[in-house]
Amino acid sequence: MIKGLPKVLVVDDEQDILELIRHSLAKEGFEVHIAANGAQAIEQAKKVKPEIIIMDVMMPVMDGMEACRQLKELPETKHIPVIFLTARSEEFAELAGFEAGADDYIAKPVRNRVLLSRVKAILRRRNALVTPEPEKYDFDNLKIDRERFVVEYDGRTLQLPRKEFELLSFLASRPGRVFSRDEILENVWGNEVLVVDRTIDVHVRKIREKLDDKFIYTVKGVGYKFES
Amino acid sequence: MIKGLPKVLVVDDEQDILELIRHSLAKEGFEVHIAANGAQAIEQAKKVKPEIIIMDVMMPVMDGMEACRQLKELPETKHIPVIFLTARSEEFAELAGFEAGADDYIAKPVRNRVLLSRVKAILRRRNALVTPEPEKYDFDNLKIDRERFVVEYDGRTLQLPRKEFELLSFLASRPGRVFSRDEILENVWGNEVLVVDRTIDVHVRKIREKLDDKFIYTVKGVGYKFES
DNA sequence: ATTCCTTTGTAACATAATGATTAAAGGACT
DNA sequence: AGTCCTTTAATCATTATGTTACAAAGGAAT
Repeated sequence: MIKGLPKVLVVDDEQDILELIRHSLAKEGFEVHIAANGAQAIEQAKKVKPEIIIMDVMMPVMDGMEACRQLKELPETKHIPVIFLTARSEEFAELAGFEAGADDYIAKPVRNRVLLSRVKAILRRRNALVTPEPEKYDFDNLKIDRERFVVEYDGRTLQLPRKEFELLSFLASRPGRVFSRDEILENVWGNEVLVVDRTIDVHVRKIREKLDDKFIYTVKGVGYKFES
Repeated sequence: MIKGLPKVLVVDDEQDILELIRHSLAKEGFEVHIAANGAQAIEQAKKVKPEIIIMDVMMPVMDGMEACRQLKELPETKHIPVIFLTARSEEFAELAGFEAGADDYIAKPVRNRVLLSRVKAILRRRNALVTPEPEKYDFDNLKIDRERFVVEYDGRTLQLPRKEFELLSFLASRPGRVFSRDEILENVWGNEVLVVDRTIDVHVRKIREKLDDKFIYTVKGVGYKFES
């Protein structure tokens, strides 16, 4: 359910603009790849399969328009939305950027806010059709309500801290199944795990405390499992 | 529901096209308002609250796309359907007009028949499908009246400022459900979000102040939720 | 059973993340 | 000009999260 960071490919020949955009997107939680011209962009696009491409129109070697055209022809990359950076907004219409297959454009100078919201808007539309996961797990005397972000245990309603909640909720998503600490880290903490796996133990401890040592069981040498 | 003549706002920088469309729509029984560019369009839209907007894509000052985007951001105008006029039909798909929030498009040259039937179709659809969004949320000692734009709390009637009202009202539309700040921004601020997410916190604070810290609860690390 | 070794539980602490709150700037509208 | 709304930024308090060290428990081999 938790997928990796969304990848963005940023293409611009001006080093400082590249850095600027890279930085602000990275801070927002994107995995940012870069290229300095159209040719590199195509190469990168094929390799990293970004969710979205942000590309300057004017570049040496191969300009953005031409690169976009080529990207829209390759089966592996034709579906990737492309946002153009242009000097002036009117320019874009004249430039026939849409003819080249671009999905949107942003006028320079690029304002972070605008860039981010535009990128997010496009990604949002793309992901709109993803199946939502079940929002409620229901056991004998324990309900886990992902929508309200609370668990109801033994009549009372508990507000677990996020990590504890996510951990419990993850284990409960496959009752009985044992998960190794690595699996847990990957699923609850996410792709870039920079946490010692014993951290899990501590969280488990806290959850057990709140749920009277029920529900989460240790399988020594293997991991943890949920059982009601 | 809609009383009086249905109002249409037509936006085009070319005077003769404007006149043409105005004439044929007026003959058909619409109250026609006009604007010559995106900026005027927004101004007019806010003032006359048309049932539908027909807008050229390419215009000086502010193009149709940008205008559409902005219209879809404003709470007063976001619900108004927008039809684009484009030079060629294929252009539209590429144009990402839908990204900007457009509801339909018509290829130029505009033929009266097509225009009329398209307009009528959209109006029909609206009237039929418009989510009968409850105009009133009613809780124990809190009523939210979207029609009058007021809340009644504890006997008294409060006039919350727009953003506070929209925020409260949005959270209350799904009581219990936790919304992340991003979700809130998307729904309350609109497609093109240009504010820092901490802005929400401040509005929440103000609402809480007025409602004695009831109703809006924080789920740390996740977001906010409404509960009565 | 005893010992040794590995794995897990627990508590205490340090640090990071997050939200509350306030003040103030800038805009829109009177 | 003045008011009110919206937004930002800065500070502060609180809680969440992660790490470590040591205790306890479990298992395997003798």
